[in-house]
Amino acid sequence: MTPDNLDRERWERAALDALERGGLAAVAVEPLARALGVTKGSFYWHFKSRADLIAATVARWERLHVDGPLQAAGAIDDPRERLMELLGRAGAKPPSIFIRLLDAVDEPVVRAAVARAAQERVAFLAKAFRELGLTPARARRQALLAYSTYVGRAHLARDAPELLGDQAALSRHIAEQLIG
Amino acid sequence: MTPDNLDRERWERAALDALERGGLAAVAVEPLARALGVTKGSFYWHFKSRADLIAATVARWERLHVDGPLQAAGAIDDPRERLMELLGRAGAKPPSIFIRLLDAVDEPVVRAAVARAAQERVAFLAKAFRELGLTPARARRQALLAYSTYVGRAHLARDAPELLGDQAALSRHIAEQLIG
DNA sequence: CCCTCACCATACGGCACCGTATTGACAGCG
DNA sequence: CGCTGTCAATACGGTGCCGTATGGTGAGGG
Repeated sequence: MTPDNLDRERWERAALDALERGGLAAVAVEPLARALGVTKGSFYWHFKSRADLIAATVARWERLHVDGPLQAAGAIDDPRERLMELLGRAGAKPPSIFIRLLDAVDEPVVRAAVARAAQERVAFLAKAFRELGLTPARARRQALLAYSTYVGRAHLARDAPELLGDQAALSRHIAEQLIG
Repeated sequence: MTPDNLDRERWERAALDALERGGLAAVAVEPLARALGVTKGSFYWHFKSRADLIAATVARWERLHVDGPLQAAGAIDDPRERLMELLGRAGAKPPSIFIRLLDAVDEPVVRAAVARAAQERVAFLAKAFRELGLTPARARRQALLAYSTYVGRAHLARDAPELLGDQAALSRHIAEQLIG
C-alpha cells in the first residue's frame, strides 16, 4: 500500500494548469505528456483513461477553489465583512479556471461540479444576507443577483478586460449596490 | 453576378443552429453536411474554409442578436422603460447562443465579436443610466454591473437552472435593485 | 544473484475531422 | 445540339488525438 502517488499528483497539477491556460481540450493525454517530458505510457499507468484525469482535475478544482474559500470566509463572523471578502476577492483575481470550466459544461462531470459550486455559493451568500436582516426569499434573490455579477465579471475580465477600467472603483460600486 | 446565395444561406442557418446546440465544435463541415443531407463538396463550393463559415456565423449572430435588439430598444424614449425592456428580456429567454460563443473565445473571430458586443451593450446601458440622472462615471459602473448580471444569469440559466426558481420574481428583484 | 514489480517507452490501430482533387449532373444559351 | 458555368458527390491524403499491447529498465527483496 502507501502509494505515494507523487507522479500521479504531478499529472494532476499539470492538468489543472493546462485547464486554466487552454481549456478542457488542453487536458489531453499526449500534449500533457509532451509538456511533462514523458510519454503516454506513464499516463495510462496512473490513470484509467482521459475521463479519469478529467474527473480528478475537476475534483481538485472543487476542493481548492470552491470549498476552500467558502470555509475560509465562513470563519468571518460579521456577515457584511464576509460578503465584502467574497465579492471583493472576485474583483482582485479573476478566476479564469472557473470560466474554463463553464466553457466545458458539455462534459457531464464538469456540469455537475459547476452546478454544485453554484448551489453551494448561492446558499452561502443567501445565509449571509439573511444574517443582514433580509427575509429568506429576498436574501435568496439577492444572493442570486450577487452570484450573477460574480460570473459576469469573471467573463468580462477575460473577454473584454479593457471595458472594466478601474477595478477597485467598480468593486466598491458593486459592494455598495448589493450590500448597501 | 447576382449570386442568389440561397444555399449558402442554408449552410449559415444550419451553422447557427448547430452553434446553439453543440457549441462551436459543432460548426464543423462534415457533421453539418450530414445534417443537411449533402456532402462536403457543396460546402467547399460556397465557403473558402471552415474559418470562413465561422466568421459568417459570428457575423450573423452579431446582426441578429446584438445590433438588432439594441436598435429595437433604442426606439423606446423613456430610459427606465428601455432598461426594463433589456433586463426583462434577459430573464425571459436565456440567450444560449451567446453562452456558446463565450465558450469559444479562444477563436479570435469569436473573441472579437464578443468583446464588441460587450462594448456596445455596456455603452448603450450607460447612456440609459445617464439619462436617468446618474453621473457619467457612476452610470458606466452601473452599466457594467447590469451587464455582469446579464451574463451571469445566462450562465445560471444554462448550467444550474434549478437554482433560479421563480424567474419573474427574480427579474423584478433585479430591476428594482439596479434601476431603482 | 536473480526476480519481481513499479514505472515508463515504443509502436500500433482506430476515429473524426479538415481540405483538395477529380469527376459528374444539369440548366441556359448560342 | 453542344458548350459553359454552377453546383454537388466521391475519393483521397493529412493531422491530432485516444487507447492498447508489448517491450524495456532499474531498485529492492529473497
